[in-house]
Amino acid sequence: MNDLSKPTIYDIATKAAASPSTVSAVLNGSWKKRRIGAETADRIRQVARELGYSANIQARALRTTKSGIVGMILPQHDNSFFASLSQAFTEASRERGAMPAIISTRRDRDQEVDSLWNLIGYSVDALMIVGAKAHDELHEICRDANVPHVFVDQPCNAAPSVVSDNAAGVEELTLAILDRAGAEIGEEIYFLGGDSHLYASRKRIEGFQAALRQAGLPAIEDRVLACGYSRTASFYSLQDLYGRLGRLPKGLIINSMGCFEGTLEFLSELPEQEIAMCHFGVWDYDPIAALCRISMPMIRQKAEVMIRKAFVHLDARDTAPSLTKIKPELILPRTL
Amino acid sequence: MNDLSKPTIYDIATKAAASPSTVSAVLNGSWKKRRIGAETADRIRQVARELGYSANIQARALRTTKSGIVGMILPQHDNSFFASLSQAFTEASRERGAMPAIISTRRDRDQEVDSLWNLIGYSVDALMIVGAKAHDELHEICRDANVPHVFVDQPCNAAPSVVSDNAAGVEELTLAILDRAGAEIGEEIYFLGGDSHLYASRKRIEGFQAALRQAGLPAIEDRVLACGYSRTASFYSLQDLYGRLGRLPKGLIINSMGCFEGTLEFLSELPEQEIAMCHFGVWDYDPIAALCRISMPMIRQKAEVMIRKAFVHLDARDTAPSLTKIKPELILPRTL
DNA sequence: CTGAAAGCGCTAACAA
DNA sequence: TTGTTAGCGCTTTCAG
Repeated sequence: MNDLSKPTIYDIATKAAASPSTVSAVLNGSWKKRRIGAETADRIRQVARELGYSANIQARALRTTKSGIVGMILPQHDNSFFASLSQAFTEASRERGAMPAIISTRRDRDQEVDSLWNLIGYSVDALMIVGAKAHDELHEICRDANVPHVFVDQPCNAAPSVVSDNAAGVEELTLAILDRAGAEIGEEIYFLGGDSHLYASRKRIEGFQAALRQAGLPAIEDRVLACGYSRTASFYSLQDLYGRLGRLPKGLIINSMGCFEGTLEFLSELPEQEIAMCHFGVWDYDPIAALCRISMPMIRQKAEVMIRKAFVHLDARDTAPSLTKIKPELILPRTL
Repeated sequence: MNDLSKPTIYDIATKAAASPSTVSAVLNGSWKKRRIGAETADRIRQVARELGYSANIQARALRTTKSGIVGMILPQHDNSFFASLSQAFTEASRERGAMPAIISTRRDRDQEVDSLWNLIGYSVDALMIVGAKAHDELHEICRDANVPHVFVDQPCNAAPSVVSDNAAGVEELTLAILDRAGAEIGEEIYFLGGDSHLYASRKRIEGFQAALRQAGLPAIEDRVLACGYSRTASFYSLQDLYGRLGRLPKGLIINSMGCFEGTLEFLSELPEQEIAMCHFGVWDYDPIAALCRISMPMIRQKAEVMIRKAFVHLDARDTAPSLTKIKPELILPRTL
């Protein structure tokens, strides 16, 4: 064994006076069938520990055509819903003894397809596809490559899919608002945000309209402001509505945290009592979006700068100790 | 070539009437040195496309001892700072043509070590270790296994590390508070949250005290409430302080969003004018933590349930189309 | 300019 | 109960 490289089963075999196959059997738990002597097994495990052995999974994968990798393709990490999915996925993978490979693809078709091919190159054992744009194409590639796969959030109608019950959720939310607001709300309730080309948005809008119907209100089309998921779009959309009405509506269902940010941004310019006249409901949960009307400075750490710096070290094969400090940014409040 | 399994360079070689080595050279860009005929190259690429070829990266890795995988070990995905790191890491990996493997380990020593061995088994080319508890041990393992690695957030003093400038950041934050509050604040400013066993917390506390010193205030020890990073701990810690003072302090620096949640939770029981008497500052940024004092219901999608369901499909090797809907949870506001 | 052949570390028949 | 051996798909000398 070369000092620089990892020990192999052959190294162990020689040191433990056994054969490679015995070592292999002992070390990968597949030794039920082989009925190996307890002493031999112990001896082998002992040597393995001494040598700091860990199996070369690539080699095993090549042999068995099972990589032990489970993949997940998702739009972004920095979104609390997707982040929860990643977290849960990682834990589930661990329970199964598999290694998670989570790739975010920015809702970009090409990145989705590229990443999929990449994962196939690694012979992923299974794949979870979250919120994908190119769902059909991804499905076909998986099918042809024989990769078990399942869609989450954005379903594919040619494969197993798991989604939130968007319609029922929004319906319940809308009814709760109507209930709290009472008769005063009249017909003046709006739905803000989302993209009607996307499955989830469409379903949520359906739920919104179902609730109106159920409350005996007319499902007027222009009560839906599907301006997209971005913060700025919903800011302007709400601003526009405010302009048309001359004030806030009586009720507002907001589709996603991003849109809620835009909403808050717009509200921040309004007097308290005006805000109190409107009943809000939001799709998506955020612990901070609780009671918070405090003006304060905040610190934002520079994630990308730090990563960039870190990669410089990796690229340079740096091995010497060092400590790079990145100054975080001070974000002052709108002096209000 | 077996219909069920991926095509290999041998399949291409036969179809293109060339040798495996030529195919290999053409397909992996290493054909500068080989001076291959343009027609042969084209022919090979053509066949490869027809067959839907994608290289078996495991095999290549076995041969070259370079897996193309870059690993990242981090505490959790569902935290906005870590999520930003993951996102940035993924993008940086893509630029380098590498495949990111991001493993979250819940700040658990054993999980950290396990995951590291796992990654080593996959012959990771490089590793980024974020916020690790067992930093020294991880470093030693990496060193012995010859894996280039770098620490982020929690430094290791025996390897390259990148961290935020915790002290400078908190110092600036604290001074901003003192500045805004003016003389009235007296000595009544507190630091809430964090774990003084952790590098980052210690540095932030240092920054806090440096600011006090600079402002000519005594750095009284018990102004630091290092109750940990959890929401509930900071809730109780603040509750306790409130009890002792009979009211809120004049200034409060809050160490992390989790602690800010606890703070908000406590504040929600206080009258508006009391809250207005205290000046707040928070380490970590959250867009929602802007101006928000609206009581409203919210929807929380059931991430774990969905993942569990999805894995049932994977486990069962399901391939038939289906659509499982998981009802999200309606979270009603504290009726206030 | 191209092909033959060895071998990366492991598993799984098949022998012994 | 254990050892021998033939590959998994790819890269890479070394010959042609």
